[in-house]
Amino acid sequence: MKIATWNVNSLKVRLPQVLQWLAVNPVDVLGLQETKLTDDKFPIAEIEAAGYQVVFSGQKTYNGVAILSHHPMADVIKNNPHFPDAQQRLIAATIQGIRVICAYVPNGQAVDSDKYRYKLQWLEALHVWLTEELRTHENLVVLGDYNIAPEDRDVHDPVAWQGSVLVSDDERAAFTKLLGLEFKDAFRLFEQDEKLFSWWDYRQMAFRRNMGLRIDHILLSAALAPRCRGCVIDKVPRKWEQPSDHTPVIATIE
DNA sequence: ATGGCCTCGGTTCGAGGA
Repeated sequence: MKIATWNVNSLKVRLPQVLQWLAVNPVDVLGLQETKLTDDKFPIAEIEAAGYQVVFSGQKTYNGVAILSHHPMADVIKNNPHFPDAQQRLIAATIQGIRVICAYVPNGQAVDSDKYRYKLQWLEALHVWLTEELRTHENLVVLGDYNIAPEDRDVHDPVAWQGSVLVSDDERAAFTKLLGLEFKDAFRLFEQDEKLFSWWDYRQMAFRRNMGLRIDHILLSAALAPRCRGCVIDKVPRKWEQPSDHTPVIATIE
């Protein structure tokens, strides 16, 4: 079973690329973030025509998440029951005995901003919810755009980024606290080349210069991690015309 | 270098992203 995550930065703009990518990479499950569509505008027909079922939770202009699946989805939940939130950043579904949570973690904008405090509160509430979900779902995948580069090796220039949003100590501590629930970062279960990233700024020719961050992650619960056979970042869509600034991450589960 | 780019809403620019 292949499970992937991709922040598409507007599904309206990126739908052709999502369909193109799925045609070449027919993963079983694909979590999308930043769909930026209200639910009435979601392209259900196009996605179903590609052979996928889909559930989604969106809003105007910002945020928005979706799960595409080759298999039936059950027990769909939108948002964190422990964190009332006008922003649509979470959707969960059970697929083939695996609970999948698709998350778009807040960006945080700048350390010491209100958005940064919201990000930390949001992550704390996520920890509470995941603790609860693990009691009923031993096989749990939490995938998405975490907006956190967990370690310096996930940052193209750790000195330049030191202390800033996406890499700050408090954000990394929140990520580590999630791992404390015995989640494994699927990417780090395997030997990887250096300087592999999932996001590159649109500016400064950052992609061409590989000035990126690894901020999109697939976390696997303790029961699921031993079943993971690989985790890769697919840079190909980032090279396409009018790309998302993020590129897909794919985990293979036996 | 007080930035550069992209998307959206909606209007000719600001907000937000990361």
